[in-house]
Amino acid sequence: MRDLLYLKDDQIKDFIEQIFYAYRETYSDPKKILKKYSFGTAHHRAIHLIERHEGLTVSDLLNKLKITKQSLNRVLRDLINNKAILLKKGEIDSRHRLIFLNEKGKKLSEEIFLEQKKRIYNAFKNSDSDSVIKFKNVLKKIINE
Amino acid sequence: MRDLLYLKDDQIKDFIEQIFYAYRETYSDPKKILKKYSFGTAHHRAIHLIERHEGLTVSDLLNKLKITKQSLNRVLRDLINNKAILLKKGEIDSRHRLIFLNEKGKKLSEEIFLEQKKRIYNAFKNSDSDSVIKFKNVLKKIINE
DNA sequence: GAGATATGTCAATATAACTGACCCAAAAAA
DNA sequence: TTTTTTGGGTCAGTTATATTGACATATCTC
Repeated sequence: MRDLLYLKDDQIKDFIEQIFYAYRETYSDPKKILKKYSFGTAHHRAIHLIERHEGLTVSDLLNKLKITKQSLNRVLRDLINNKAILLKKGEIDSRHRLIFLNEKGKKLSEEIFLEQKKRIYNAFKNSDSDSVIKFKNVLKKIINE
Repeated sequence: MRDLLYLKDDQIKDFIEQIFYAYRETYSDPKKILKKYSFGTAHHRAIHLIERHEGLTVSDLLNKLKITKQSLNRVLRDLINNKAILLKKGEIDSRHRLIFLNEKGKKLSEEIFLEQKKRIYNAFKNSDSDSVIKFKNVLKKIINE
C-alpha cells in the first residue's frame, strides 16, 4: 500500500496543482456573462448555491460559502438591488430570511450554467461512466463528507 | 449515452459545486503556516509552482498562474525580500530570470505541503487505486490537456 | 541598427475578503 | 416573564489579490 505511485509526494503535489487548475478554469468560463450583469465570482457562487438550494436561509448560505456575514451581505445587497434574488421571512421562525431567485436570477443562473457546463460535459462525455462515478467518489472524500 | 445520470444538469451542477469545495478546502489547510511567514495564498501558489518546476522563468510562471505580471511581481518581491526564493540570470538568454527556492523557501514549501497533503492522502488512502487513477484522468480532461 | 521579447515598475482602481463594534427583533431558556 | 441567545443587518476601516495602462531597460533576433 505504502509504495503505490499515487501516494507518493510528487504525485500528490500534482493533484494539488490540478485541483487549482480545475477550479480556476471552471469558474473562469462564465466571467464574461457575469460582467454583463456587473457581477463577479462572489455573486456567481451565491447564485449557484441559491439555485441549488432554493429557500435556504442566510446562515445556510454562510455555512456553505464560509465567508463573513459582512462579505455575504454586500453580495446579497447587489443581487437584491439588481432584482436577481428576493428574500422572504421564514414562516416557522420569522428571524430567518429565505432566499429565492426571481425571474431575472433564474435567467442569469441558467446563462452561467450553460457556459460552465461545457467544460464538465465534455470531460465526462469523453470518459466512461465508471470513471465519472469514481471521480465523484474521490472528490467527495477530498471534501470530506 | 444521452440519459446517463451524471450527464444530467443537476449532477453537473453538483460537480461544479464540489470542485469549488475541493479547491477551497485544499488551499485553506495551510493558511496558518502561511500567516506565520506573512504570506497568503498568492504566495502559496507561486511557491508550489516554483518547487514543482525549479528554475522556471518569470514568464513560465505567468503562464501557469494566468495573472498579470504586475500581480506576480508583488508576490515575487515579497518572496525575495523574505529570502524564500532567488532569481538567477538565464545563461542562454540573459533576459530570462530563472526562479529557485532557497533554503528558507524549501522549508516553507515542505511545511505547506505537509499540511495540504493530509487531505489528499486520506482521500486516496480510503479509495482503491483504480478510483484514484480515474479521478486523475477525469480531472485532466476538465483542465483540458 | 530596428524591432521584438523578457522583465520590472509606477500609479490608480476593482473585487472580495477581513476585523470589530454595534443594533434590532424574535425565539428559546431561565 | 424576564433574560439570554440566535438570526440577521450595518457602519467603518483594512487587507489581499487582482486589474488596466503607461513606460523603462536590457537583451536577443533579424
